[in-house]
Amino acid sequence: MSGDRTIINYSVLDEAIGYHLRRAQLAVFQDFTETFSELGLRPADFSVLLIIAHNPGLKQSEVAEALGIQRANFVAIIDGLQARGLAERRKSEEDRRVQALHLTAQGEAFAKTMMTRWAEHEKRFVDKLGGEDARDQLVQLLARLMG
Amino acid sequence: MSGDRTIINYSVLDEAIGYHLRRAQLAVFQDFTETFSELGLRPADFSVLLIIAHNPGLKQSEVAEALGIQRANFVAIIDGLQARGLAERRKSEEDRRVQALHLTAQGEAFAKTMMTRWAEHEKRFVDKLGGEDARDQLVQLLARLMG
DNA sequence: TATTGTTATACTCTATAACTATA
DNA sequence: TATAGTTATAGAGTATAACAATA
Repeated sequence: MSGDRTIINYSVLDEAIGYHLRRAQLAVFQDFTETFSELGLRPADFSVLLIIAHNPGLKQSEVAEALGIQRANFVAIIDGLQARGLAERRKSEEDRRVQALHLTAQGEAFAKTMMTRWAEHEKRFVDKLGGEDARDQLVQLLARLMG
Repeated sequence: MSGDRTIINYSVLDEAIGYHLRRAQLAVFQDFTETFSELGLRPADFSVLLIIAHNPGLKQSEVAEALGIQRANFVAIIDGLQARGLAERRKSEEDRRVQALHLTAQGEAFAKTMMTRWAEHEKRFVDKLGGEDARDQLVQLLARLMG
C-alpha cells in the first residue's frame, strides 16, 4: 500500500512558533553542513572565525560570550582552529591570564573562501523566502523573539 | 573594569538567517523548558502527545515520521509516556507488527492541562512579535525555508 | 578573593546498524 | 524479502564543577 498517505492533524503545531523554528533551523543547518562539509566547518567554527576576523584581539571569553558559547566548550573549538593553522592565541602582555585571538595569514585567506561559500548558502534561503525584503523581515521578527 | 562593554562587530552574522534562527529557537525552547519543567515535558513529549491526541490509532512510525523523529529514538519517548500512564501501545489486529498509539483517560486530562500551559508560553512570544498577524507572518516565512 | 582559561565529566539529542517478529 | 518495532551504541552539542595561573 505504498500509494497511501496518512493525513495527519497537526492541531496547534501548525501555528506553534517553537515548532516551526525548530524545523526551519534544522533545514537551514542541514544545508549549512552540506555546504561546508568540504571545508570541514561546523556552524560554531564559522561564527567564531567570522567574529575573530572582524574583531582581532578579543579575548576567548569575549568571543565565547558574544556567540552564546560556554567558555569551557570554547576551548576545543579554538584548539581545532589553531591546529588547522587558521587562528592563533596570543598571550596578552597587560594581563597574562588572557589569550587574545587572531587569524593567521592562512586563516584570512580561508575566511575569504568561506564567505563566498556562505553567500551561496545564504542566497538559496533568501530565494526561498522571496528576496532580500522578506529576509530582512524574517530577521527582524526573529530578533523580537530574543528581546 | 566592570563598566566596560566591548563593542563587537558581528559582520554578516547580523543578517544571517541561520544564526538568527538558532538564537531565536534557543530563546523559545528555553522558555518552553521552564514552562513545562513542572509537568516534566520536553518539546518532543509535547508534540508527540499532541499528535496522538488528535490522531488516535496512528502507528509509531507514522507519528515519528510526522515529527521528524527516527523510529529508533521514538521508542524511548513512548516508553516514557507509557510509564507515566499518559499514552498506550495497542497491538493492531490486522497487522501484528504495528503498535497503534492512543492516549489513556489520564493522558486526555493531562493534555488539557498541557494546552493551557502551552497557550501561556505561546502568548509570551506572540506578544513579543507584536500580535497574531506578526506571528502568522513569521510562521509563513519559516514554512518557506523548508520548501 | 575574583577572573581566565582549562580539564574532566555528564547529560541530552541525534544517527546508524543489527536484531525480532511478523508480513 | 520487506516492514515495524526494538536494542545497542556512537557522535555531536551543551552544561557544571573544580583546578592552575594570574590579577
